[in-house]
Amino acid sequence: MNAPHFSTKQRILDSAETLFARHGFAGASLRQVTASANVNLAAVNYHFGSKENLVNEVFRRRLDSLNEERLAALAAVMKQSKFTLEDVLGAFVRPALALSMADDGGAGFVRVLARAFAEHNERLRKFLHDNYSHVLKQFVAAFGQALPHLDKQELYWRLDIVSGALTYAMADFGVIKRRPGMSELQHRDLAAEHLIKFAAAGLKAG
Amino acid sequence: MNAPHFSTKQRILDSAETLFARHGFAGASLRQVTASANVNLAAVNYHFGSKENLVNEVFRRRLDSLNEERLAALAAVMKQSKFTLEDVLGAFVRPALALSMADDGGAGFVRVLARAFAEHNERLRKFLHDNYSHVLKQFVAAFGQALPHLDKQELYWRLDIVSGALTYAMADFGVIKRRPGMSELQHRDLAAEHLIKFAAAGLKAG
DNA sequence: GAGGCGATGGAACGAGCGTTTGAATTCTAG
DNA sequence: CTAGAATTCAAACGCTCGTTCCATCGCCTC
Repeated sequence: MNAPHFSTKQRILDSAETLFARHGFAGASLRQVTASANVNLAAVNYHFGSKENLVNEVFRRRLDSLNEERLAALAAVMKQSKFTLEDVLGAFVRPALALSMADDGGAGFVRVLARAFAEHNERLRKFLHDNYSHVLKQFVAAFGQALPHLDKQELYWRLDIVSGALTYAMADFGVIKRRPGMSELQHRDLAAEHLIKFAAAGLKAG
Repeated sequence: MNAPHFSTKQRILDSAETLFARHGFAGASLRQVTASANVNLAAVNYHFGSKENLVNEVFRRRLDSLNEERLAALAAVMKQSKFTLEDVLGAFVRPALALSMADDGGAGFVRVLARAFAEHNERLRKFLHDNYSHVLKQFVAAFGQALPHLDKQELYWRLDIVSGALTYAMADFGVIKRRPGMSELQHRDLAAEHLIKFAAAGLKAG
């Protein structure tokens, strides 16, 4: 199904991402993946070693760039002498929502991510923690500066809630129907706007 | 593993709930379920017809009582001549979080629910919509009364965000670690308190 | 053109899956 | 106590799963 001029590895990753999003890690078989990628079944084990490792690589490919973008956006924000809570929130939220709007399959990946959270998969959690906890740490520090009246424990609680709302929004769990005549992209932009406003108010709550 | 004095049907439902929560619908096999329930493999197809139908029954058992509780709580709130946003939020959130704290397996069920959302399962969504949309409708009306300055579209957006944060909190996706010496129940109570405060601020945001 | 090598191909492996079967057992009503 | 229904049981069905094997291909280097 995929254009044949991309490498076997890439086509496997693309198809895996799509099918994992649609049917879950257990629900999507390597036979489905390789068929959709127009690739031999054995190619997965040849290039990735195992299905489990394929799952990890699907994550790594997207998360590396996402977190680079987030850190770059955060660095830009913090270079200013004065920055607002909304600035920090934007640096955290916008790259994520941009990914969920990307037309290169990023939208599918976001659902994979949401699924991974829902699955409470310990192996995957460790993978995420090992590879990306430094990003979270920097944002916690930035949020702490923007919300100096909150103690650390309280801040953690609220950031956890923000993450939940963001994950939910990214994965398009919601029941809100897109207005006729509004593009998918406008819809998502609106979602980002609402989410940031909502989260800012919640974070500032007395 | 379950006490043998409950009916076969009940023990299957209990075990299925736990294992679906842990491994997903595709990931948990009927052999695992029946082994954990100390029941013969064929009992599932005898009592439920199929694995798919077992999934539905796992949902029905919990959601019927949850939504009854929510509606009762909402009715109690709206009987007052004056009720606050926090009251309505409480009627929506507390029964859900109580379920997620229940020591009868409700906690497991909440994860099953979160998983179902993440799986974007159309069959299941239809099932949920068909059986429980009237509950949502009543809450939308109540929130509308408590937030008269919000237009309907804006209200929908914000309630969607609340649902996301609630789902996330219920399923205990978060990374917040329970403080040593704090019981699971206290931890969840704290989560409910934080969530309601956060959501109220977000809903009221100018 | 020959040799080497990474990549691909088809076929098969054992294991586990959901479901079905039909006999054995337990329960229940007369 | 007994006949019949309801339930439980062990075993097997056909199928799909992830993985492995080895032959084959395409391409680069000598």
